[in-house]
Amino acid sequence: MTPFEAIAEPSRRAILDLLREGEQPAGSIVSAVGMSQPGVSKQLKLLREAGLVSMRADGQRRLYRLEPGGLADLEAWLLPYRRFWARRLTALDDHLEREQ
Amino acid sequence: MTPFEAIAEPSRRAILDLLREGEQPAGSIVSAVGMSQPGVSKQLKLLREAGLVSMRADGQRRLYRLEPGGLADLEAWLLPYRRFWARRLTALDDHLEREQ
DNA sequence: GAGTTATATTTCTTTTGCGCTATATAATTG
DNA sequence: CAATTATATAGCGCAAAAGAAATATAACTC
Repeated sequence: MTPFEAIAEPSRRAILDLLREGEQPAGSIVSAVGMSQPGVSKQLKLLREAGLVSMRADGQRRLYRLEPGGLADLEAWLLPYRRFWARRLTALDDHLEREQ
Repeated sequence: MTPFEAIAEPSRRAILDLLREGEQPAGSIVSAVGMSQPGVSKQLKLLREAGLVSMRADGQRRLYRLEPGGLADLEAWLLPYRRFWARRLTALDDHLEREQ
């Protein structure tokens, strides 16, 4: 699963948002998002496959956290769009200036 | 369809990437991405519903272009993650400095 | 107005993905 | 070691989405 597909699903975005607060055991995530335990477990697996989160074992618990750089591909894809819009705004500014 | 879902599909990202070169008639998009004409038409409709592109008629042709700000929601969602990682890097820097 | 071009819509089949329940695994406690 | 807790996996039903073919619509040309 690509990061693009991973963030398409609201429940996965909710999990990621939650993990911004810091590392959390799977159980806390289940409590936070209103979803069944197996459902959360499945989404966590997909998020791991997408490289957006990582896991470590702590006894019987599994601690999940955001993977730094997991959204790098997404950021990289977005970059030229930011440039595109910046150019458009510049062009608009120029246009408005010429009209004055 | 949300922008998050819209960019999940590779063919739709290809269309968006293509439109960064400027406004294009539907036919050019069909030629560029290797997909059937109805398929492209369907994806263009979804991209419009997501607010990522807009269309104007020019005779019998339909000209599509990127909608500025269409990815704003996505950018807004990403913002706190950039802050999150910036903090992490700062914390790492601090740590390394203390070790010196 | 008949034929042609450009695009959209409909319809169908197939695949994918979500969320659930039930079950398995693995660590912990008594 | 039996019972409990934490998490993962398997299997299922269903809804959504993708891709293709066929058809419709609308504009243009002669």
